[in-house]
Amino acid sequence: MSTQTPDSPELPSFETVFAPVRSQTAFEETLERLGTAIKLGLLAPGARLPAERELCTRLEISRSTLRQALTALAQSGHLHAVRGRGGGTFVTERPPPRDPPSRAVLASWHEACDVRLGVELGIAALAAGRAKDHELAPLDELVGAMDDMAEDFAGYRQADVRFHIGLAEATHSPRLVALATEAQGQMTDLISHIAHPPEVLDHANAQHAQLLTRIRARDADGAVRVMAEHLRGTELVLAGLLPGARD
Amino acid sequence: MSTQTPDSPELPSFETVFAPVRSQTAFEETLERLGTAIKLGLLAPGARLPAERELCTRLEISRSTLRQALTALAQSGHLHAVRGRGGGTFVTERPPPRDPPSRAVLASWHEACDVRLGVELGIAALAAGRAKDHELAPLDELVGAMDDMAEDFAGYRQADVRFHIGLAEATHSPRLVALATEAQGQMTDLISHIAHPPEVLDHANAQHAQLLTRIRARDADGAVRVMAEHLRGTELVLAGLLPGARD
DNA sequence: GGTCAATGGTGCGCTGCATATACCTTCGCG
DNA sequence: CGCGAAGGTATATGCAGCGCACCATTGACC
Repeated sequence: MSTQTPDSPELPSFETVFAPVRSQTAFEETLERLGTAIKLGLLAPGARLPAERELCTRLEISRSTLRQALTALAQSGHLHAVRGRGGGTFVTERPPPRDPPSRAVLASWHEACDVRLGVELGIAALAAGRAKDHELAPLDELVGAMDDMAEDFAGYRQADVRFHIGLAEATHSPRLVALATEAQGQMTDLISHIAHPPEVLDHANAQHAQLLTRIRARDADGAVRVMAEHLRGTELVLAGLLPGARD
Repeated sequence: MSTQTPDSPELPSFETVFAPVRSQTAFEETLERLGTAIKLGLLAPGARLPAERELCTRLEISRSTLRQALTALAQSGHLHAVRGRGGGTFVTERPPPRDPPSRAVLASWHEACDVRLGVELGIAALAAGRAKDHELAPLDELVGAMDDMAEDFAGYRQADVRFHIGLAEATHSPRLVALATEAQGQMTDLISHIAHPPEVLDHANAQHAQLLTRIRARDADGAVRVMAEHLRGTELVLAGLLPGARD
């Protein structure tokens, strides 16, 4: 009786509650986790992964499942395995060319930006309250490094990712670190095929510096404001180059 | 070679990349989705759920899996089923007593607050830019209703939930709505067993009103600031009453 | 008052993911 | 030169999820 007649306009909350439930398999999640870690440079080229038998324990999955993911990443050229004692699974030195963003990613890029906004604003606010000096020092170095990389987008982007994830770590909230990592992964998918003029990168990096200043001053509101502006920058670039601008 | 020696202190990012992979089953996710929707009042007492055969289509799961969840919720007293034509599955009129927060929830309440902070800050910022008048009007009514409910925490809380979720809907970002719903669910688990003096609720509701004012003025920074303060209020209450304060 | 259709309730077999376990192959280090 | 650490392979088992067919109940409609 209280359900609407079929095809009637439904309360928006109903759409959310009754939206499709799709559970990722362990294989899929593992593949994505390792894949983005490599693409983001969290696992540097040449780095050696823990041994399979150890890794599957950490991930709390079976070795067979882990190997499915490793094999897939090896075939796509992101990993290569070396047998025998002293061997292991290594990240490829020269990363394979990135795929252009899939249709699905392009369709929902606005959503991805929205979530990232939330995550990063929360990180800015919390980091301002909780960051310790020794956690901020490495971020200074990254800002310095990015200053010299305005011509090298790949290098810049990698430092950028480390900066944002490092900031997330300064909140001491593992969940936020995970969300930030995921968000950065999606952003990288979107922006890695886009031209970034040095002026834009310099401006963005100036905001990184401002952000650190606000955080050191324990100025949460200021940090959030700078972060919001920082993200708006990226979003404007995307809005100009990708389809489906909302307003 | 670039892996650390065993048991050496590892880079924090490694902890995130190699954190356990645990995929929720479809049954678990369904149970949680429906359960929190009921507990949050998104599915009002007495409301009728869509027929099983339709619901399992929407959720994109099999009827067997759906029924596992429905059966569990029926046994816990949240739902009751009526057979025959014109029957269906209904939300219990008098909700069963809430369980006290589980140990796991209590252990990670700080994390939950952190994520909620991010989500809600993002919502505040985006709603200020995107909310339409007709989406804000119902929120005015909720604020008015909450004004009269400072003595009735259950009623107040339900309006509160609707307010925050309504705000999320004003961002037009389904993903944010889902995250907000999840966050509200976790908050409800935490605060429903806590005494809330009327003054606290009145103060919180005044912030709701301010929030709407800022949003109408398209003042994103202001909205974010009010929201941050609003959430800090809840967090302070929790910090005083729950174990494991961080700093 | 009888029929029928919409609803929840039940059972069964199939498929595929994930696990656990054991064993093989390679190859550097001592 | 052999031990041990690493990747590579094979197989059996469990179980979640699916799809389907069918039963039982009961109000609505003629």
